Amino acid sequence: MVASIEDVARRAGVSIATVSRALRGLPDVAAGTRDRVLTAANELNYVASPFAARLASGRTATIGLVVPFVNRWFFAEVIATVEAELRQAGFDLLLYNLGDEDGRRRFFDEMPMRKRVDGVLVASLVLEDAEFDALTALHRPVGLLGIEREGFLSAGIDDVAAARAAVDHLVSLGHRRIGLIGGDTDDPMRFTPPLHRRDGYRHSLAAVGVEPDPDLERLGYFTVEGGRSATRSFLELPDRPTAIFAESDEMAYGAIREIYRSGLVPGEEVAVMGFDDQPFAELMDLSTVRQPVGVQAQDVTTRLLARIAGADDDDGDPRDPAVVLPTELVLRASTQGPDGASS
Amino acid sequence: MVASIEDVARRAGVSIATVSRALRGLPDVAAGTRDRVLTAANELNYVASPFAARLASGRTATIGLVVPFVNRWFFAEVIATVEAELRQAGFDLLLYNLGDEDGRRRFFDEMPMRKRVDGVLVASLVLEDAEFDALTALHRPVGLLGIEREGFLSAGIDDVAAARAAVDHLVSLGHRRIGLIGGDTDDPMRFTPPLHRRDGYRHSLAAVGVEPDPDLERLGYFTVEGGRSATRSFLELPDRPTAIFAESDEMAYGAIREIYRSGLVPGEEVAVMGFDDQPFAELMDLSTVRQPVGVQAQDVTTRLLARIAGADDDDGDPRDPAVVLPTELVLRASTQGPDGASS
DNA sequence: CTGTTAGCGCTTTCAA
DNA sequence: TTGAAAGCGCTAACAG
Repeated sequence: MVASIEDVARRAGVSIATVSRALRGLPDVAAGTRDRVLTAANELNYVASPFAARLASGRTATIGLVVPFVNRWFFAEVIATVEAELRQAGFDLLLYNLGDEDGRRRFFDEMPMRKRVDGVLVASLVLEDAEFDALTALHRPVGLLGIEREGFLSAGIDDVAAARAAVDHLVSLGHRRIGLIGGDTDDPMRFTPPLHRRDGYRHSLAAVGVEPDPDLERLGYFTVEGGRSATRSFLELPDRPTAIFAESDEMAYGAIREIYRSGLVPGEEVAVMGFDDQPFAELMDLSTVRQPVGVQAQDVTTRLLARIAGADDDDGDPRDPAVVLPTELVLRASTQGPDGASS
Repeated sequence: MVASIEDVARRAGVSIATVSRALRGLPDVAAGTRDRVLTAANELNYVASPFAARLASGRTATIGLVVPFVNRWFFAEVIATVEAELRQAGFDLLLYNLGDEDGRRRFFDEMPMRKRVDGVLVASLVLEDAEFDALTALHRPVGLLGIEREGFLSAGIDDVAAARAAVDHLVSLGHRRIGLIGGDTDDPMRFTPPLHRRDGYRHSLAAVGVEPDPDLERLGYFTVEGGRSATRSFLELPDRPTAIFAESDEMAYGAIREIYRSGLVPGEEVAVMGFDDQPFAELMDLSTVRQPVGVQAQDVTTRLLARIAGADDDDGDPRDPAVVLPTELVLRASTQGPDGASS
């Protein structure tokens, strides 16, 4: 029913080997022959069966992308970018969404991408050694996003420095009591960011001689609601913070809402700084740290593909640089006081 | 290096056919034999090569999911749900993100999923006949999300009725001048919802004898910013609307912000109704129409898989019902006036 | 219940 | 520059 390579060969009057060569653009095919093959293929509306090709060649032209969530801004952005990059290179994207701790365990147990990808991309998970081992056992190049590890390709930002710059800005505004809304560093999904961003926050305060105050460090679980309740507890403090640094924009939105709800004005009575610069940040007049998600994703993807195209000695190459991309402080009304008038 | 079916056969002391049967759980394998095979496979850490299996069997155990965007709530939700459902069934998910009109054209031109999926899921695109034809030419079952078409599996909501119910509520509150913020019905990505939701809006008004007023129907392009500027233009009207119905929550967020910005209070001076009930809606105290995205996605996925597992006469079956799932009006402060006190 | 034997539709030597 | 032929690692009759 649907054309196979033999049909094309017959129609073009050549052997199937020649069809294969011509269609894949290999050298050593006479121009005329190639044209005839291409024409025949076109007329028959032929495309090679990827599975037959994969079986015969060992190359899958497929990348597995592992994310902990798909419905969060960062990861959605990553997926979109990687997909576009792969499509362009003629690669397929097999998506693996961990979802929860259970899904994560199943994933690393079964390694469902065994024997079906040429390379792997893992986004923003703090992996355990056993999990890294599972990836290594794939014997395929692995790219990391937002994590670094010797022997793996990676791209990311300097979370510590970025957080530090953000908090430094609050400090420069005169704030000294600065609340931190963070992710759970023991979170089952174990993101990388919480650890680093908290460090940046603490460094910044330490630099001006402020001791860490447990009352001022709350969990927000990277959700709006979490940001809200953390903020509520801050505002109930006898000596409430004058500024809040949230490790993600979403938590910052929650902070802003809660501040309004208490009859205060964000940026006026309480400054708020987020992290990410998601599209909503502008809507919320939120000062935040902009990180180039698309660039990070594109960067590892490109290098991963190059790696696959290149050597076949793919068991990890310590020379692969961990690319660190710059972030940028975006200042809006939430850290500007009266006239920046937010909401 | 990595075990093949022969290694397992040798170790278990059976033929490769028996290994194949045992591992796939086919009947007619003696319990003892099966155990030995399973053990051997385990010891060798064996998994079948999916490509060899696909080539031999013709089944790919893969579904192609086509979405216009990944970084919008609805689609992210769909992706996550479908992924989970497929994983559980042992299917792979090949993701195709159209991105823009160009990507869309390329996609339907090249049909990159030819010969690589057992079934297709298409989310919320108004497809042209030629595009439907391209899908049909795949000769695989196709499931639609948020669209209906004779001969295709589908699940969705009744957008007209849902929008109508939403606007009816505003009407019941006494509103007669109700602004509509809609999607572009000529949008290159051609969503289904804008057409239907606008109809629901118009029906509702017509039912109380209100003529459509072009000044009160604005495009919001399904973005926050679009909702904002549409609202701005409403508020500048000499006879401004007392309520706004946005065809998506995101546009409604923009409306709420813009209303605040003009010194008015949403729900008090201007009521706002959204559509979707995204997680942010609660944060924004937005009244909205809740639609069960996960349920819709799960529903088509399940039926698509059943269809694949069942008959091989897969060229479209007119008997497949288009499942319509219920929506629900969620009322919050944005339509409640003074005491529901929002923001 | 189990083994034998053809393929599945390509890619890739190797020869010509 | 091209063709013949041997697989790639499975599944699926068919026999027994």
